[in-house]
Amino acid sequence: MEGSFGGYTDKTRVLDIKPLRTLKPVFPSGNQAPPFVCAPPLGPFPPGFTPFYPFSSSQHTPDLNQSQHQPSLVTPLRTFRSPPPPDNTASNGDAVEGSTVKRKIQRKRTPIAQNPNFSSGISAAEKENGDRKLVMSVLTRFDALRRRLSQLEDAKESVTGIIKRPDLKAGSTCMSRGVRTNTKKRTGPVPGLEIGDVFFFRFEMCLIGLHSPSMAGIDYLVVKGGGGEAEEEPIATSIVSSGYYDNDEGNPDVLVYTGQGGNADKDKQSSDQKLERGNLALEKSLQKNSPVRVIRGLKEASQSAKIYIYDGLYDVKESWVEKGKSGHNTFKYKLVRAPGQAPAFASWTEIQKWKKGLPSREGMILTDLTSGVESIGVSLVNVVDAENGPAYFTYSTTVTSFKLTQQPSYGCECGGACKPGNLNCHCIRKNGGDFPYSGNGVLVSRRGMVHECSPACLCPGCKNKVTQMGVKLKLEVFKTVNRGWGLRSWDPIRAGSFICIYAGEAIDKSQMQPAMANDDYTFDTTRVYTPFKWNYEPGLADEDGSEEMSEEPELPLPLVISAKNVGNVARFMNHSCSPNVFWQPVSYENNGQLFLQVAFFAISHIPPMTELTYDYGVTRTSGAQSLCGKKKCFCGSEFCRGSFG
DNA sequence: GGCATCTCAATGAT
DNA sequence: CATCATTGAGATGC
Repeated sequence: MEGSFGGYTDKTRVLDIKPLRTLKPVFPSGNQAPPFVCAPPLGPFPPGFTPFYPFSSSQHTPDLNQSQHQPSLVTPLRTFRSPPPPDNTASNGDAVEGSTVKRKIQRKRTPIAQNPNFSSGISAAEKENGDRKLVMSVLTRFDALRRRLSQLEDAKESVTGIIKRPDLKAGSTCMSRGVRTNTKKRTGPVPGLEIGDVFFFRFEMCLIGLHSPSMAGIDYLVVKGGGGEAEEEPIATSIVSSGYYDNDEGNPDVLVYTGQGGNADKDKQSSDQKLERGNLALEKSLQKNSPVRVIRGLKEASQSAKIYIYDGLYDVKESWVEKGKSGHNTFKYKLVRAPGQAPAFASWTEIQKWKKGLPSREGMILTDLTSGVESIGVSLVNVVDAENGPAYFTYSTTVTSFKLTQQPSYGCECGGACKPGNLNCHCIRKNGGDFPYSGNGVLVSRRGMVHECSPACLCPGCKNKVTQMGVKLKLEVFKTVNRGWGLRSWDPIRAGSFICIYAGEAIDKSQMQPAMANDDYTFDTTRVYTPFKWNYEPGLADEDGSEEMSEEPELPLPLVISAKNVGNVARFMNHSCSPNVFWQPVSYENNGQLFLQVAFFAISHIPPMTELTYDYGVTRTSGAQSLCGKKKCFCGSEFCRGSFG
């Protein structure tokens, strides 16, 4: 029933191609030699992400019968701690569909209704000690659920007074269902965590064992004293610096941290901080020279989002007591970053300076290679060799549209923003009743096609036009060591964020000229792409009765885009077998034309200055094993296939 | 539109 | 096993 929504399946509707617009020529800007710089770039940030297939064993929520005869490498766990509440769904006498009010009250008492068929697929050992793959998998599963809960929340009629915290709901669900790792507390490094990793929610750090308290800023471990049983003392494992107070303008490797407690309570009474709990733990860490993980909480001026950067290990060097604003005693701890660690927070502060232009980015060849076509300039940088830019091309943010020969399209007539579930809205209906993006423009789920609202739609301020609004990130084209030019971002990128489309000259593959087939600047949607799971698991979110949705791209025609002569930043994105970006078909109609886009979104949170890569896929003709016509892959991933193309 | 204020949260230690 | 201490992030208000 949903299959008929698209309406593009009839290929005869689409015929000729319209000429390009918004063209602007681009460099070479001149013959000035690029600055010769021997120093390595500020990075590298941690290498890319490993692929993960957390749900590879089953496509659907397993039922009990299946799990019997489906051998799994991982012993399925009983992930529920408590039996399902007696009077929740089981009581047949009561109405199955209680009012929403009733449901809310019930959910308060029993936060997570357990689905006995659900298994996190994470073994007891893996829960205690994780690795990179697990960490990434847990983060992806959490965020997929969070986005889905957010989407469901957005769909509800707004009820005043109800606090929406999809992050807490998703986090709590993952916690109770065993979608977590590194539960064994420890000082020092955490397996699978890399310095420079970024987070957008406190709960993410709880789930992967970086910092377990959901609110408190100091995490600590209680160690038994050597001999006596009663002898227990805390030692700090990690702290989250909120970044609100003194960020010590000068040295990014030094942090002065305020102890906990003493804050105003309900009656607005402040008090002296006491040397207990976290404060005592930090004191002990100082005495014992025990390293403390530091997570820097940052608030960017440009983006309103707060982020957290894992900045590695610090040592507590000093502690003292100070009178706080209210005149009460507060503890202060001076922490100094252990030497020899890859820069993370320091890079971030450096990037903030580049944004202000003081000092300017080293190795900068052009501040904006798009010559103003993109609203945010794309810098061109080389700190590797003497090459002063890629070959000439014309910068354009658009892709050729296709002319619709039948059924001139009409925009929706929503008046305000399009509402999820409103099947009177053409655009929502095409998306199967969903609003594809959450309020801040993050893609909720991968799907065969995302249908955006068009300029003709009567929905002012509608958020369903994400890819039409252009690039919102500060991007940089840079020379890589062994893979030519590449693309990366100065800004941290949240999972699901739109990055850019693949702009260029689009054609139907049946009209493709042979020369395009193996061109470095061709995007061919008909290639074979490694499938992967990104969306939420319906079995994890209890009250959600939705079906598993296909994540595979579905296009109305075999689209091929050439960016050889005309293109945007996407043409610089390199291949990786462990990519951090995926492509998603997006379309909208306007003035009898079909705009068919290949849009790129972040798979996971991406730290600043990490190269952006996607899976180039494999041509259908070149067999899986054949290396004929393929390019050697330098992605460096642990899971590298060795070649691509 | 951005900033300040208000509110309700989940967890682990006790 | 219940209570407590902790502070984020969304909503609301200005």
